[in-house]
Amino acid sequence: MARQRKKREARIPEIIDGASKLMVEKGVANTSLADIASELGISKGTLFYYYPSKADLIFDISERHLEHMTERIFSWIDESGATKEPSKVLQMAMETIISSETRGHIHVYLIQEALTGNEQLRHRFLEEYPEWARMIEEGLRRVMDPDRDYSVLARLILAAIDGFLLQNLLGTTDVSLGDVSRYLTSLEPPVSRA
Amino acid sequence: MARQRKKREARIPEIIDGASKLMVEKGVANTSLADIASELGISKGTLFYYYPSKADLIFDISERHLEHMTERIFSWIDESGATKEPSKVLQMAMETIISSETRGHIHVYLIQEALTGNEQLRHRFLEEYPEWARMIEEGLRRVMDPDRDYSVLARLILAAIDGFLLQNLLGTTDVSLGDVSRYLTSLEPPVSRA
Amino acid sequence: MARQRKKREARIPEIIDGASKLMVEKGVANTSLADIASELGISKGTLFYYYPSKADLIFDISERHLEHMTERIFSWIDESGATKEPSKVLQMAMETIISSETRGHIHVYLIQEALTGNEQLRHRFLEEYPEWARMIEEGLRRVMDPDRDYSVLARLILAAIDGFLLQNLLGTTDVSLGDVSRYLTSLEPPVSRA
Amino acid sequence: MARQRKKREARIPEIIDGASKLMVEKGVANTSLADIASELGISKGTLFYYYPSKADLIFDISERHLEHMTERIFSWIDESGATKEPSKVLQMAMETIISSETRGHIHVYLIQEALTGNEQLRHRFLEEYPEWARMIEEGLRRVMDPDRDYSVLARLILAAIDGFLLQNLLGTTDVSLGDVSRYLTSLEPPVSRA
DNA sequence: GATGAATGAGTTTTCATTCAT
DNA sequence: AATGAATGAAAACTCATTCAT
Repeated sequence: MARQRKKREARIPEIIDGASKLMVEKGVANTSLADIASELGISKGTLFYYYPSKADLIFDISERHLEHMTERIFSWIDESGATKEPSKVLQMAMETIISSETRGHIHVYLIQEALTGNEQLRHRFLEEYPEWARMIEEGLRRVMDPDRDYSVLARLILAAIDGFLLQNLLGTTDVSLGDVSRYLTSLEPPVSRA
Repeated sequence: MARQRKKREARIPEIIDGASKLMVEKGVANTSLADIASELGISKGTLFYYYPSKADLIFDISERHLEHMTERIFSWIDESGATKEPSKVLQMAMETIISSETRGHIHVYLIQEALTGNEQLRHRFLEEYPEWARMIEEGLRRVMDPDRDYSVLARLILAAIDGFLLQNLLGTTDVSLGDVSRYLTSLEPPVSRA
Repeated sequence: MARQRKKREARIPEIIDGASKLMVEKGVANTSLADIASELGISKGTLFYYYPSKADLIFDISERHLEHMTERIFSWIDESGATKEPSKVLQMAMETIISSETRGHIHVYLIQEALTGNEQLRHRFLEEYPEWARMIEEGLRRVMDPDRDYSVLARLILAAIDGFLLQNLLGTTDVSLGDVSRYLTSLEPPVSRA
Repeated sequence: MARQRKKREARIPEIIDGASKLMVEKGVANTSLADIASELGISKGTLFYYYPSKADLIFDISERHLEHMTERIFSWIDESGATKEPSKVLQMAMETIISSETRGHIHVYLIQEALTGNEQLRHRFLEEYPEWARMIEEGLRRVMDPDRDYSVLARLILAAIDGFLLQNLLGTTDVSLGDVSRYLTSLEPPVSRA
């Protein structure tokens, strides 16, 4: 009834956030456009006004998420320089991604979406993963031995983050990221850098 | 025309396999009962004769998968005893799970299902993960130092397996599980066992 | 509530007829699947059971219509042989097509569908028209001068049929197909046959 | 940004032309107001400023088209007087209507609209057709025998024009309007005029 | 004059489930 | 044991229309 008019710039983030929240709660496939609309107190028609298809909405959420991930890794590298203890630095990184409520969790749901038919999104992830791995490598060299090759470790960290994220979403509580970080940073990688 | 009559015991594994195959190809949520029925060359009605609901089918697939995972870890422990090199043993474990066509991949899709509303399944995973972690710990002690505490490493391996499974499903090709295994087994875990 | 079970062979013609009837009344685009279902007293789900999309239904209606048209022209040729007066024969042909309630009228609506985006259907018509023209030519030679070239006349007759069909659907009442037929058969086409 | 302000008299023809163009491309029913607005580079809101409803826009397009048709037939009659050969005159008339890009083609689409629910438009066509027939009759008497009754021929020509227009829109290429015109003008209509 | 934002009613489509035979 | 037929609820999507600014 009472039409609540907003500017595009105000509405879009609202939609992204509301949709992400629901998708994290119920999964991307189980979140209907009707759910999102009613969560936001708008009509399905309004949703369509901003996103002509569910795929478009997911695309936008994805792009923003991927950017966000990249930014987070970036700022992590920055902060890494200032800190002394490698394991603390790594723990910080993992916790930021794994523990954050909506923002971190959407990651897994977008991967699911990519795995179950969304080819475009799958390719985006395939593009980003190596990039993130490279960035993490760079960060590791800053806090650890700058002459060693951390490419494998970086990949391992990425995989572990995804794995712990899954376990976290499933409800596992008995894993200490601090312990894991200490383990990972006590590795002895080969000296020769690629 | 010629209705292919089979005993219950013959039909059930057929259904499990066909359904698993499709769910791995398209995801659990995107696999309809009609898809499964036509894949098997039977009618939807027949499917319901064996499984009163889609949830029941998924439940059965899950139980068999969980059993399968446990068995695999068991046999891995057995084989571990015979081998000398820890990294080889670990690599073997990871490759078995991550690379296997249907069997391994269904794991991720069942986790997805658990994450997106299937509470029963979620609890089953929550029960199994610590169990698997304990089993992996046991296996690690056999091939590495029997007096050290491998609880954190075991958790890390489990997470890494899930993480690499995801990346593998996304299509990543540039990760060497051999390298990763060598890294993980070069750790220096604390001596005092919990 | 009371499920009315029928065999496929009984249901399909019912759907074709009911759908054709509505499409003639309101046009193809203005006939919704809900309309068709309620006209037939079945659910939308049942309609989907027989035709997985509106396009499939239209395709089936079209194919049956095109066959029907061809058959009618065929039987017209047969009957032509027996009759003496050309104009009567032609009038008969035009009246059969133009005046029949549903069967004839669906023709125009299918052409509309073909004109507004249904490329597959458009090509079907493009295939059939020359074929029909050839058949009509054949029929004309039987009742008129067998040594003359009736290719242009056949095309003209086809066009006139469509044109009068349109006018008939619009509600025109003041055209005598008898008069028109007498005109068309008083032509003097060239002797040399192509 | 820079809102292009125009006078009503400048905007209306623009809308008519743009809308007609799209309706010829996709059919009246398949052309949405959003399509039209974006074709014109204006907003949907602006469209509604000029036409309070889609029906009003179609009405206006129709009126202008009907006028146009009448005008064309008028000028055809005028030109007829100057020419000697009847078949050439007729061919000219048919080609003008059938071959013109937008202007001629909109005719069929408006008939479709009339046939599928637009009663007002249907009545307009019902009014115009006899009028056009009378005009064509008049034209025929000028170039052919002024004492004969061309009422049936005029109706036939009108029907043939619609029929060939349909075939032309479907993509038929193998009909020569010259041949057809020669046929139609070689008729021997009755001497007694109604 | 012009527009961006919002809406609701209606459309096609999907699919797990039921059940008479 | 097996199945074809039927269903209803819910999903995504379309679009003419309204209206505050």
